[in-house]
Amino acid sequence: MFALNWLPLQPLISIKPVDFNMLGIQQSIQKSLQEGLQHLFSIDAQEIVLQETKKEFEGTFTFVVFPFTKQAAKAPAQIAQLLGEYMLAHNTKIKAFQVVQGFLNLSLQDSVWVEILVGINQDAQPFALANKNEKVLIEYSSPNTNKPLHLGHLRNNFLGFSVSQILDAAGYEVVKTNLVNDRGIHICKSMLAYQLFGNGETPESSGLKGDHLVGKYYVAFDKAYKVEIETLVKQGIDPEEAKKQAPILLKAQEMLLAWEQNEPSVIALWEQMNTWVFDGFAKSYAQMGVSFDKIYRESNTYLLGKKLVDEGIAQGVFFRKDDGSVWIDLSAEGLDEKLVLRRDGTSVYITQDMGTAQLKYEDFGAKRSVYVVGNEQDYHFEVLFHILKKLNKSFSEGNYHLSYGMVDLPSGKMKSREGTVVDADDLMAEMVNTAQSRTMELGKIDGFSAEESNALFNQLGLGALKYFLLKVDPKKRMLFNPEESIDFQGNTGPFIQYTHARICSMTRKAASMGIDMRISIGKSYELAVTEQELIYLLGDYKSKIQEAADQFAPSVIAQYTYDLAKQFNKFYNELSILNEENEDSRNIRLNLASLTGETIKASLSLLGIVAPERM
RNA sequence: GGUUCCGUAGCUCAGUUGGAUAGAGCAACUGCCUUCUAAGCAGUAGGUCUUUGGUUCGAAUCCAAACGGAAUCACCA
Repeated sequence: MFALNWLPLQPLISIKPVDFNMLGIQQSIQKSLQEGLQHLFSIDAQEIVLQETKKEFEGTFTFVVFPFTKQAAKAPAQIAQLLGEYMLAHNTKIKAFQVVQGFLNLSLQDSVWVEILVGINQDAQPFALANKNEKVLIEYSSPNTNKPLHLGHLRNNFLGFSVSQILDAAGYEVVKTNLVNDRGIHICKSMLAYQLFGNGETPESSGLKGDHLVGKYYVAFDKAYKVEIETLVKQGIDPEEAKKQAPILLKAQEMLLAWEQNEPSVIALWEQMNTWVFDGFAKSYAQMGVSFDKIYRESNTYLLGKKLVDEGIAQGVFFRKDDGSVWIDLSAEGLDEKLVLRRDGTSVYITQDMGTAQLKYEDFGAKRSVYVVGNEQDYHFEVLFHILKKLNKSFSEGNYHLSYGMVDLPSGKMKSREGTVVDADDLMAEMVNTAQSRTMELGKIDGFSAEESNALFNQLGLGALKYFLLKVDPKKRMLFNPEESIDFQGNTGPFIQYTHARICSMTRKAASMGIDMRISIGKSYELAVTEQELIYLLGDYKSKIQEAADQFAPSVIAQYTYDLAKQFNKFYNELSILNEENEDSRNIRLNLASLTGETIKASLSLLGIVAPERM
């Protein structure tokens, strides 16, 4: 096993790895090519790049010879031909070669494929990389306690959870944290509206989930606020001024002050509403299937960071202006001056984030930290990371902002105050309903208990939703059209889940038939191209984990899993498995199917998706 | 205006450490269930990879400019 670091995999002998389990084979081929170039053309090639052969051509690996035409002083096709002959003569893994223009396509011996398959079978840990003995903190979710979760939070939570799973599989020790924004003027707005219009309503009395109840009053505040602004404007007050003077806003500001001074009645209301919201969030998280090792609350952390400001001033990193406010000059980094402490000595956003970073380091001692936060905060995190570096913090080098794009609706951006949001709970429920009706239509739940069917509907509905949100490159903004339901066919979660269930069905049957699916080592098998391609993908799994971990990109795993399921279904359609008469072929195909099922299950779990055994 | 990100089929997205005829899914159309789950498979059709210029044997990919979209540039969080 290779020592893997945080940085992209460093090639051992200036060779580009395409694959993990096949790395040895590749290196052997690259070495032969290097020798061939030396022997035939006296070319000392520093770097041998192998790529996957395109589907429409025969072969597994392709070597491009164009770059060597000048040095070899021969036509590309001729170089490829000579190299191919050399390879065939000098490397026993090569079965055949084909030359297309300047491309040398190499095919592997069947025994090599069997060797790979046996290797995976014998791997004690086929679905995870070796322990890296390194801790990584990941912060995600970060909800506000004044409103329920929406579609954007779903992307955040699924991303955060999936990246945690991926890093865990890549051998890191992962600590999942959630920093809840439970204080501030926006929280006071919903508190105030509740006080004014709530009439003592509770989740129990209203039948509303706690977070939805609180969210209702956040909207109510905004409505009342707008009415007041309008009234003021009619009285001839300037609109901008009216926004500042609306009585209800002033009252909310008063409330924030009272909260900061720990006024018992305000604190009691705040705690009451917080309890409701947290209770609601807990239900949403359970339905999403995400979890946290530690939840931090801003009400506990917002005063942190001032000590770091003092440290920074002492170190000369920060400077104090005449009015007493404290700043950092980041113009050398291409940024501006940034405030880190107000003139009245209170913290700002960045101050508390500095403090929280320190606190998390004290709690867990992790030098790596991933923040899953929307891309509207790119600038903020750039500044934060610069500051931590300048403060010379030991945990300052391993910070990464996993910045993801917004989820847009066809009508544009979601705005919670204007009610144009897709609610997370509603959407999940709708997906589960759709899964239910789809499944019923297909008549797939014969012999299921009510409990089993409900579990399946949940797995499929959430699977479709998670896959939909995770298959897209995180940094891109994406479009969600509520009018068009999320598909259950094609490049979707349920398609992959279906493939898994199909395989399970087959292995159950094989077990009842008493078939031994072990591969006899030393026996020679003839393999179809479909089988080779499937083995290639299976052998690629670990390198995909590494790739996804390096890039913090669940989309890499999603794409891989889809390709694997697609390839399996092709294989399944083309070749008989249980009905195959040749016992050796039957056994190796069954082995291949079973391994595919396990790999699908493992990779779906990296996306937080459950792989049902029947559907 | 400065900075950053994005622009690929009608729609949603892959592909971007330079390589062959740019790939999937959805939607449309055609086949395949008296043999292992048809939520499947095979196929048809759909592209000036926003535009222009450059780098080179070779560019969706690298560079420059333009156009279009988004985010951000608060003593808010």
